[in-house]
Amino acid sequence: MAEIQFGQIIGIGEGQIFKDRKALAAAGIHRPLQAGIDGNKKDGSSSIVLNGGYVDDEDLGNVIIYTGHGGNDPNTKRQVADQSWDSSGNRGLLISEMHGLPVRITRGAGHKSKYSPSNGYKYDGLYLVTQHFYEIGKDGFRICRFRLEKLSSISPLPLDINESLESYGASETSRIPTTILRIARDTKLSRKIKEVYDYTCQVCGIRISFNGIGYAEAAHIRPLGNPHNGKDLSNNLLCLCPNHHVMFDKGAFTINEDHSLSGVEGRLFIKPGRHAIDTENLVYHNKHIFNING
DNA sequence: AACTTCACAGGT
DNA sequence: ACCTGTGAAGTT
Repeated sequence: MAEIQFGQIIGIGEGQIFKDRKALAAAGIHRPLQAGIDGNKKDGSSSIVLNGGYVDDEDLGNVIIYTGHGGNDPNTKRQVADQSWDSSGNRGLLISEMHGLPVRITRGAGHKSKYSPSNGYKYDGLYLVTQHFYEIGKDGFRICRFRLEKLSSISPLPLDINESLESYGASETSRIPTTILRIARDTKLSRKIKEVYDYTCQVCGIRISFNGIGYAEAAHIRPLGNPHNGKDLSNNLLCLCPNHHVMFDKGAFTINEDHSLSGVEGRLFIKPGRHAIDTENLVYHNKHIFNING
């Protein structure tokens, strides 16, 4: 059993067509030959297929409302039982949502929408799981649902706001900015630092979770890129809750060399032996980012 | 080793 | 188009 692979598969481009599920699996896009979700309870889910298997699925292009596994009669394709968050694929999608992992999307010809191919299976790139919710489906049983949004469509620049809301399938105006803010790009390093702290904020100790799956953000102390040119190293990273991430980035508080805090109460928690911070990065934040006027 | 799964081919 | 049976790969 090959380890589950997240993100882009080298050599496979968006729009590429595969003859059948066997070809999809051989390409490394989606390993199971029947299951719609490729994932497990520990690492998350890395890929889904839309092929008309579940009556409640909605495909809006850049936004997909996907139905989890379970309770489905494969002959009638109708729901005959309640679904649960604990089946492997569903829990995997929750992990992908909470940890910001990308999910590959493939549309099959069996799924009738204007985005599906006329035959075979079409790989359509990377999406993020941005919401999960529970509702009663068309057949009267509770279903686990996931909202997925195409990664390239989550633009940091607001397009024409009136038009973009419609095309995103979003009705609440506050959604887009929050999504952009919260979804930090997942890298090996950011995942590692979050795992070291088990998704617990180093400033306030809060651990945001759903069904035990934690949510946290990896924050750079000295920002990356121009003009700060901080380094993407663990000695320049913190594991924070969203509030303290924003507060830190905006200079509402800072961390002193002795790890005491200015601007908020308390003291930075550091896991002994598992994480070390470069003091120079703290000095930089203190000097250039922290609001000296309080 | 059993179980689940948004396949697939072959029949009518 | 509908119903079968057979199936492989991954997870637990």
